[in-house]
Amino acid sequence: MRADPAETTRGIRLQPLALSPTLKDHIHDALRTAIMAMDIYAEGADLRLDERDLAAQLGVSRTPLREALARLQADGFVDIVPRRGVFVRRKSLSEVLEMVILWAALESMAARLATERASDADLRALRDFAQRAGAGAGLADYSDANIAFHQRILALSHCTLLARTADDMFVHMHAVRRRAMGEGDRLHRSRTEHLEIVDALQARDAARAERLVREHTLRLHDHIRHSWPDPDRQPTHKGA
Amino acid sequence: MRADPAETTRGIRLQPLALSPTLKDHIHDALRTAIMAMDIYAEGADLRLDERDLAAQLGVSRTPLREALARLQADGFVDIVPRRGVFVRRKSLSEVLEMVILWAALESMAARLATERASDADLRALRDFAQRAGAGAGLADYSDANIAFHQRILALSHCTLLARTADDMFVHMHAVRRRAMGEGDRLHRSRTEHLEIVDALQARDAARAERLVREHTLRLHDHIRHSWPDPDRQPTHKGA
DNA sequence: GACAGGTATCTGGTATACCAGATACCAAGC
DNA sequence: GCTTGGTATCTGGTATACCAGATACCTGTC
Repeated sequence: MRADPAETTRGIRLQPLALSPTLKDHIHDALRTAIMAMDIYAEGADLRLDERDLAAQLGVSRTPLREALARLQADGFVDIVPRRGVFVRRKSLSEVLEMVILWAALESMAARLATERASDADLRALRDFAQRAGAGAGLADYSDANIAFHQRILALSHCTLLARTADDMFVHMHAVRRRAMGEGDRLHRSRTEHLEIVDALQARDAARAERLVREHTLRLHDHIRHSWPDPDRQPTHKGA
Repeated sequence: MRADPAETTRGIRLQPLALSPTLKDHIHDALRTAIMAMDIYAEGADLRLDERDLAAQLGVSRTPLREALARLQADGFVDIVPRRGVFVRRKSLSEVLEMVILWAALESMAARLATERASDADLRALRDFAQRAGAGAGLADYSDANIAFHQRILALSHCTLLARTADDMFVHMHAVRRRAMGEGDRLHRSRTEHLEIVDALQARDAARAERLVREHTLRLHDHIRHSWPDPDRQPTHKGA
């Protein structure tokens, strides 16, 4: 047992600077961000990612890049086809709908937990947030605020696994939202429903909170199903 | 546009034999299986995995092995610490409890969907299965049959994302069950509750099915919380 | 004898070279 | 002119070599 260095040092005290030193992680983040920024649903979008090209752009070798790509594949962002290429994966309508169902499952449970675990102060803050939201107007603003509201509920469940699982899914939704969400009508109703959810949470009514969250999210499910632009276009790697 | 090869071939018709040719996938499976077989909660268990050693054992180079390890890290099975080593990750009590909560969230939603989507024949088969279960006696048999029952419900939701997410979690639970599950008492009550769940599904009662599944799974949650052997042992890589 | 500093060595991180399957193009034969 | 087989080339898959941080051990000094 060695004495802790901090105890033997006299006049200076430093943080352990825990930035991830591995390229793999940085590359993973960079690629995920880049993919989210791509308009992968555009007509002639090239979904192809060239390993050597990416490595050259990032200034790294292929090895850490490939580990990042492997992780993106596990995350469901890309398909890696041996001797064919790496392709950004487009979500089909059914996949998006399933994500929303997953979302509803996670968040309705989170709402249930939040009625037991969230503090009164947290719920008041949530109410404030829900009332302020939507003031920004723009669609992107609305979408961001909307997701932020739901993430707050997830956080109030104090179940990090629920929140993390939902976060992974929100990232996927982000790429889709410009394609699937677009009605201004939903904005106002959404805000009303958010406030009703907060009502249920503050009333500590687990069953009602769960139900309202579920119904709210499943309404998005139906909305997407009906407004999905090009029905049943299941993208492949080929071309058509 | 080239004609489909199958149309031009006359007398013979072959399956496209789609076995994954990549070592990475095989290694990933092999390691996951090996980790699940390990008794990672034993006292002096060496959680250390040596890349070079594993590569030698598997007869492959480090490169595909590392990609598999990166994926296992993303899956939450191992921690990779730069210049320190790869360590099998032990789940803490709170992590296990959160997994059970996630499970409850997923499966209660699945039950709800199943009341709408499952066929009568499927539900009859599920009832048969629930009635046969437990006959095998052994704890491992019970645990396997128990998980199989729940996986069937997930499958009946016809939401593959729900089922897949739950599957990932069941794999983690597998490593834990010998440590957390062990009461024979729960066996009989469990079987009764399973049959009640099937009742609700066959009655197409979404609310009741959802509630029964949730309560059933959260009972396991409480059971684990109370029977967890060594409270609050948060394993680290060091030693203690 | 206890401790600081040096150093051998072990580990994962990265870069590079080479391999093999898959395509697409092209030319020879029908 | 169409088909068919060969082949150049592109792509990811794999193996290997080397790099740098982290440990643990050893040794010289106080």
